[in-house]
Amino acid sequence: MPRITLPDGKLLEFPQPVSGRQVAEAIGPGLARKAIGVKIDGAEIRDLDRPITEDARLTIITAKNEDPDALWLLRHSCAHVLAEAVCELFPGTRLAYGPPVDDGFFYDMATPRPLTSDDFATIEAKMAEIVKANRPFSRVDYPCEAGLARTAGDKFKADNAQRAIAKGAKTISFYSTGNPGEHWEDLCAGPHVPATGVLGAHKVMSVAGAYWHGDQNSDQLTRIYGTCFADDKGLKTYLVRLEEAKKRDHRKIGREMDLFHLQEDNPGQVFWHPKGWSIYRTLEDYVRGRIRDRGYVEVKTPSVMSKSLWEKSGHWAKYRENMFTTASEEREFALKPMNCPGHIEIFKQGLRSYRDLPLRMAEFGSCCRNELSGALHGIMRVRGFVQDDAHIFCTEAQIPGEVADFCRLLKEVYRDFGFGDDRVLVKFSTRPAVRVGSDESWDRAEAALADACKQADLAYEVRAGEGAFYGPKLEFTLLDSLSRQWQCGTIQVDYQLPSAERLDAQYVGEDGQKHHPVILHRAILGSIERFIGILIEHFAGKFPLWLAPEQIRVLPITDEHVPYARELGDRLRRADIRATVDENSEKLGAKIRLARTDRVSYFAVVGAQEVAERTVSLQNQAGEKLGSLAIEALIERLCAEVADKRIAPTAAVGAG
RNA sequence: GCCGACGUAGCUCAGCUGGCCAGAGCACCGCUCUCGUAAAGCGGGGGUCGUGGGUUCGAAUCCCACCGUCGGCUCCA
Repeated sequence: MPRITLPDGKLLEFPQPVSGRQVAEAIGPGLARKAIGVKIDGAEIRDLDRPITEDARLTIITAKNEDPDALWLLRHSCAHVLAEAVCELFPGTRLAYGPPVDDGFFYDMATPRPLTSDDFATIEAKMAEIVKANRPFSRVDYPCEAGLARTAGDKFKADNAQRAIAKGAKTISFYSTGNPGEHWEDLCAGPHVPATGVLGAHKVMSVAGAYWHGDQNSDQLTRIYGTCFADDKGLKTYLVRLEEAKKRDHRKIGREMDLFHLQEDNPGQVFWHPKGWSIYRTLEDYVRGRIRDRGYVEVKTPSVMSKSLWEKSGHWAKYRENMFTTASEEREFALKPMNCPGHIEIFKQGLRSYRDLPLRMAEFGSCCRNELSGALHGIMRVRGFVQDDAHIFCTEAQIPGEVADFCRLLKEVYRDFGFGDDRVLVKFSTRPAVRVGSDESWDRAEAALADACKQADLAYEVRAGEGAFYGPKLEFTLLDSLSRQWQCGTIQVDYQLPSAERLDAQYVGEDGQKHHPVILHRAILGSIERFIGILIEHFAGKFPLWLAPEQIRVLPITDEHVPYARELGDRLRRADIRATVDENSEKLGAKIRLARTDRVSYFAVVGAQEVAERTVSLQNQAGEKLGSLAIEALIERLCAEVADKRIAPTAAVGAG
C-alpha cells in the first residue's frame, strides 16, 4: 500500500491506492482546493484524480506562475479549451497536435476556412464560456485496440494513437472537458488540471501555418498560439514583457538611432550607417585585442573561391543549397559561406612542423549564406555577415588545453558585455549515431570538452547525439535582459576537414612523419551582425560607454557658446572620445530631449558660466545630473569608464 | 521555400463600402527668437499609394501575378 513522502520529508501511509487529491486533503483542505496535479518522484506529472499505487515521493502542484510544472499543466489543458472552442465555432475542424511550449501552447488543426486574428475575439469568448462552466477534465482509458478504433477515420489522431502504441503506450486515453460521451473529447496522454475553471488567465496570441509533423510535403495545418497563466497578474506581466521586447526590437532601435538599414532590393544584407559601424568596429577591435593576447594570428581569405575547393571541402555536396554561386570564363565559383577551407589553404602553404602547433588562425570573415527568405530577420538572421571566426590547428593531445583556454577567453569576453556566468548556458553535443572517426578519438574529444567546461567553471547540459558527424561541440547561449536565449559562441572538434579525404592538411611530427592536425572551429560572438542585434535588444539601445556610438554630446545654450562647444568637441575627440556638438538653434530643453531620445550616453551643457569657468555641466542618459566638471576631469572620467567597460546597473535589468 | 497577415512622405499612421487636386503629427528646409536641464513661433518643400498587369467612364481603394516585410513552419499523443 502506498507510502507517500512529501517534500518536507513527512511520510503518509494509506491502506489502499490514493489519488493526489486525497493526499492533498490529508495535508489540508486549502491545499486540496488549490491543487491542480501532482508530481511523482520528481519526474512524472499526474492528474490529481488518478490513482497512485506505488510508494512515491510526491509534490502537490498548485497553480503558481513561478512553477514551470504548474504552467505546463495549465497550458496543456488550455490547449484543449482552445481546441474545443474552435471545434464548436467551426464545425468540421480536425485536430492534429496541441502541446504546451515555452511561453504558452499551440494547437495545430485543419479548419474548414483559414482563421485570422479577426477570429480571436470570438474564440476567446467561447473559451471564456468553457472556463466559466468549470467542467471537469475526465480521463477514460481504453485498451490500445479499442482506443485506436475510436480514432478511426481521423487521419491525425489515428496517426498519433499509432505512434503512441509504437512507443509502448499500454492504453490509449481520451480526455473530455466534462462528462465522457456527453461533452467534447480529445485523444490525449494528459495530464490535465482537474477542471476548466482554473484556466481563466488565457489569451489567444497568434495564428500561423504549420505542417503535420513539420513536414513540408505533408498536410498544411493552421496553428493557433495561445498562452495561459495561473492568474491575470501572471498573464499581464507576460504581456508587458512582450511589449517591452517590442520596444527593444533592434529593427526599431536601429532605425531610431540611425545605426543601419536594410532595403528591399538586397534582402538579408545590412547597410551600416556611421553610428552602427562605430559599434561594429568597436566590437571587432575589442575581439582583435583579446585574441591577440591569446596568441592568435589574423588572416584574410578571399570571398569568392572556386567550385573545386568547395568540392574538396565537402561543402558543394552538403551545403550547396545555402551557397551563392557565380561563374566566370566557364569556371564556377561560390561566395564563401564559411572560412575554414580558406584557413586550411593558408595552413597548407609551405611545410608545417609540429613546432608550429597549436596554430590559432583568426579572421573577421565575411560570409554569405543564402538563407531561406522566410528565415530572414532584421540583422539577426541575414545573408551577408561577419564571423569572429578562428581555427585552431593542433594535435589531439593539445585539444584539452586549447578548449580550456578558449572557454576562459569566452567567459572574459561575455563578462565585458555584461553577461556573467549566470547569463551563460552551455550545451555540450555528443557523438551522433552517424559519425566518422574511432570511438577512442570521440572519447578523448568529448572528455576534453567536458573537462574544459569544468576548468572554466561553466555548468553545461548534455545534448546526447547532437554533435556534428565529424566531432563533438560546445555551444554557448546568452540570456539577455528579458531572459531570452541567444546562441552565440561555439567550439567544435573536427578530424574530418584536415584529413586526406578532404583538404589534406599536414604537418611534420617529432617523428619526422607527416600527420594530419585536428582543427577546432570556434567563435565567441558568432556573427557580428547578430551580436549587435542582441546587444541592442539587451541594452534597449542604451549601450555601455565603451560601445556607445555617441559617447557624449555637447549642448551649447546659445550660438554665443558654440565656439567653446566646438573646442570642447575637438578636445574630447583627440582623447578618443566619440563626441558631437549640437549646433542647432533650439532651446536647451529641446536639445536635451533629443540627446536623451537619441540614447547618447552623456551630454554636456555649456553656457555663459561654463565658458567662463572652462567647465561643463554633465548629465547622463538616465537623466541624472552629475554636476559641474572641468574639461580635464571630464576626459579622465569618460576614459576611465571606457577602460573599465563599466555596465550601468540599470542597463541589464529591464522588465525581465 | 511553404502558410497567414501586411506594404500610403525619412518615421508613425489616417484615407481603402471605387469619385472633390492623397492627409496629419514628427523629421527636413527657410525666417524670427539667443533662450539654463525632456518639444519656441510662423512659413515651405516632399508621395508613380511596393512593382507589373487587369476590371471600370474613373483605382491608394476591387481582382491577378511578382517583390519585400512581419509572424510561424515540433518542444512527437
